[in-house]
Amino acid sequence: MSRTPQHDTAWHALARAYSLTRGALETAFKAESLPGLEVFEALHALESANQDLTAKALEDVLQMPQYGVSRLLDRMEKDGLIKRVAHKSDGRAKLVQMTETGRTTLADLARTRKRALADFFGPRAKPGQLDRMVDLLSLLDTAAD
Amino acid sequence: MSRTPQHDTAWHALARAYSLTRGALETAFKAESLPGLEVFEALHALESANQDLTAKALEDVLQMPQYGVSRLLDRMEKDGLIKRVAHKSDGRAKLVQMTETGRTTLADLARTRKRALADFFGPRAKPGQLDRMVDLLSLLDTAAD
DNA sequence: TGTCTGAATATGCAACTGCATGTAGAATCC
DNA sequence: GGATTCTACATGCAGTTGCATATTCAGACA
Repeated sequence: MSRTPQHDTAWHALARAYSLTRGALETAFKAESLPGLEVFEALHALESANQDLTAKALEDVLQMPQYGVSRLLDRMEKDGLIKRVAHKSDGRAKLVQMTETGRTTLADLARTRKRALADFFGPRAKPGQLDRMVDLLSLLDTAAD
Repeated sequence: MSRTPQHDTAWHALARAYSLTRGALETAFKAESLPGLEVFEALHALESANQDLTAKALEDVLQMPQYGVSRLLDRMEKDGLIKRVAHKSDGRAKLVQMTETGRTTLADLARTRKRALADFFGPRAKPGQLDRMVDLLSLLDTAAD
């Protein structure tokens, strides 16, 4: 009855692909009793930065709402993955510091994640296809030039 | 430091593209004080079926957990979009029936959604690129043949 | 310095989700 | 046809999210 093929199909394909991939990741984490994707992203951001970050900086990197970061850090702190320490020159800010537990957990998460992605993508798409997919998906990143 | 380009990049591109597109849709719905994506999917499934569906059938179509459907229907019923009526031959099942309000809301949602998708995809990708993207994303649907 | 605007973070509350379990009716099997 | 098992759906509870607002400090400025 309705006439909306193109964009409709694209959205459905995108949503389904995302759901399947994310599902594969979360399932893999859960199978090893590890924290979820968000915790990985946060720990990974901290490691990549090679320095302690403020919550605001994490907010920018993770593209997550302010209160989302605040509460994610609450949980991570409770689980001993990070510590919040005072910022030297700015009394409002807190620096997020990865703990030793955080480091080992990140290592576990990274390993599991890498394997899960390989298990998922490997049998389904060839490298060239993935490259092309990334190119096309990246078109959506910004408005037309 | 780490060596994981391929799959890692693919996952990031996928997650970002999904997030942007979904954001565009939800923003458009919100701007018109309409219900969210899930409600659209449910109403759309009911319309497409051309008949009342059981919650179980919706569960299959929407690929959503059983309790998710149950509660989605709670809200939709409270908002007058659907009614749950007894199933004639199966005392356990309930048939989900779209109301008049449901129909008009679906029309609003469909229109807004179509426009939002056009506004989003239109300036960013050409039809051929979307087609190719769909093909590639569809590779992830099932394991290798 | 006192005041005012803005930035960084936290939090109360309502809504939503996942997980496990409950309830009621159907189906099967003897 | 009565007990057992299965299926459809609902729900209590704990954890999570969105939204709005509060809190604390920085910076600018009169």
